[in-house]
Amino acid sequence: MNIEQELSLQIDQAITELYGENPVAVKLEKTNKDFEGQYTFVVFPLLRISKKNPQDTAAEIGEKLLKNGNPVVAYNVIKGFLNLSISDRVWYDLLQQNWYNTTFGLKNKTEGRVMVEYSSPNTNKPLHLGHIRNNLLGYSIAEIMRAGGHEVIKANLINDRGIHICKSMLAWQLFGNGETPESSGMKGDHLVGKYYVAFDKAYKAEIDSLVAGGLDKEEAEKSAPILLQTQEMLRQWEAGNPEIIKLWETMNGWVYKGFDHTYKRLGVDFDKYYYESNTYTLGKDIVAEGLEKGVFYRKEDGSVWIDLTAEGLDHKLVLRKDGTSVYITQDIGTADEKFREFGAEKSIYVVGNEQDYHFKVLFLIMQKLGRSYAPGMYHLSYGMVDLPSGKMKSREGTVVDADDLLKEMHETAKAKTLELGKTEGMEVSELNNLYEKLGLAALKFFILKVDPKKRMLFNPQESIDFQGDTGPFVLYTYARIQSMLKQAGTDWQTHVSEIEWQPSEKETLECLYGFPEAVHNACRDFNPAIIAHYSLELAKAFNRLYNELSFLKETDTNKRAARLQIASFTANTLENACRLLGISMVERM
RNA sequence: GACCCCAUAGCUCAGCUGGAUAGAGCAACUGCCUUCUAAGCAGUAGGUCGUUGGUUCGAGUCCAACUGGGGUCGCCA
Repeated sequence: MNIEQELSLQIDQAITELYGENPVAVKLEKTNKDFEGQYTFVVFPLLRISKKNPQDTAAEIGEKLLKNGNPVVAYNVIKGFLNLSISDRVWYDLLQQNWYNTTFGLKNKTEGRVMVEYSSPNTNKPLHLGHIRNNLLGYSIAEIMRAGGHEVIKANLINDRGIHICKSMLAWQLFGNGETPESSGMKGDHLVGKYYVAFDKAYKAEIDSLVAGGLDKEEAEKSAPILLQTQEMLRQWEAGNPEIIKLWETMNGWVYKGFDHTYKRLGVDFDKYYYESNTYTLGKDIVAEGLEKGVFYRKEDGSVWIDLTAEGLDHKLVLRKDGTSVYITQDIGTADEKFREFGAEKSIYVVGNEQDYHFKVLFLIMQKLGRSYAPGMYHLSYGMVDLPSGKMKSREGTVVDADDLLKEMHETAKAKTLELGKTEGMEVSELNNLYEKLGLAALKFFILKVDPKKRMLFNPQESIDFQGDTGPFVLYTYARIQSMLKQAGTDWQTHVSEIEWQPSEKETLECLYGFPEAVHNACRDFNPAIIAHYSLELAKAFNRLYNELSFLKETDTNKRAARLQIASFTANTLENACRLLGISMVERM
């Protein structure tokens, strides 16, 4: 039982003894910084049954708790707020039990299987900053679910077919002169992306000349020859034209090689890949099943629909009149497929908020079809990353390219490190490793500290910070501890006797105590930002302690050992928190 | 037009699901390195929590309307 539970129980008993039946669940809060105590109980809701003023009510309860003696050692009352001070013993026990614990706050596998689908790129262009947000969120939420005791399967559903893929292919055929990643020295995904942009340019030029020839714009957009060519290419691709398929395989191969490189550098990975070229036929049999069950209905033209007006939504097409699938048909089929293969009780889709409606519909459909896993489906909907100029558009080349940004972060980290000049004697490979980790930490933290559902602004003119509430700040705190522990010998790794804590020590221990709860909340809300903010709080608390009290120079050996144990405990916990964010530590910086 | 998100310091963000005097970081200003890593610490200044009502002991938080920003309403994915 943790402290909150113990306190709640005691308060509940006190209320029952004083006033009879307690009608409301006890809710504890953390005491504000300006007041004495660690936990606060608000008594206003009790006034009706206590029939006394707030002060007296709070005092009566406080008195009862104090008499219990454990864990409350003092209380004070301000208006209707009962502030409780917890025994130093609690923090002492916490430290004794966990200063060496490298898995503090991480649960064992007890919670069932979860699938996290994220990344889901198109194979016609390289990854950009929007994809980075998706990948970092997906990876982090997978780690967080794992820390919450779940077994996690990471999946990537690759969008490798469709008209947009044909655009890159056609442009390459028309303008490419046989160019390959090898011949051009370009990364495969960038090469293919180049032709996606080239297509758009050619397409717009054709539209312009058609409009100049007297066609109206809408007409021109539909009848541009290059567009008709891509549509023909798609038909041939689907008909199995071996030449087209070969081209598709070749160009997709280039893209995958490029993606692998970027994924690796970002530090994300997957247990399972799905390809839309394989899954796009799935779901048709389920549509038939739904027709039989009366979940769907067929129109005269043969198309199949679902009526969601009772749920406040609209009618939605699930199968075209020619019997071919649409986007949601595939997702229906893939959901079943995933469950058949992995039996995950929860399935998290990390997809941008522009698809909120789509997933609302999808989950409703699976529910109406009676799928047991439907209640466990969750759309982790995140906001777009905007530039000061507005939305990023690959076609128009107004994107922050993922590879460019990663490179830039590395360079900035390098410049910053050299400026500070604290890395004397480090090998070149070691240094490069350090720059890379620092750059990634800055980038990942920058993105993950923001609530996923909020859209965020990225200004390429201003580089991402390395000071203040940042990844490097957390790494710095860790490196500082490591440096200290390296000089500390081993005699502190022993049993310390109970001591009276200084305020900054107590604050750090309190903060450490909160890590399991932070993990729990992050898990509950599917929100890595909770972990990011936690790690900042812990790092700040420790740095305050570091500046206020001595560690290595403390002459009282018992205090010295206790403090170094706090340092070790903090380092372990920072490392665990960072792991949940996909950030790896540095021993020196 | 309908529906869904968002709005807190000059900027970027917190605010633990209704509690005390709304908090951090950046930018600005002031201190602290002959002492365990100054990518740090302490401090000053900066706010009508978009607006107006409502709910109650209490509202940044819940409800309604409005304003502004974004998104979705394809037999595209």
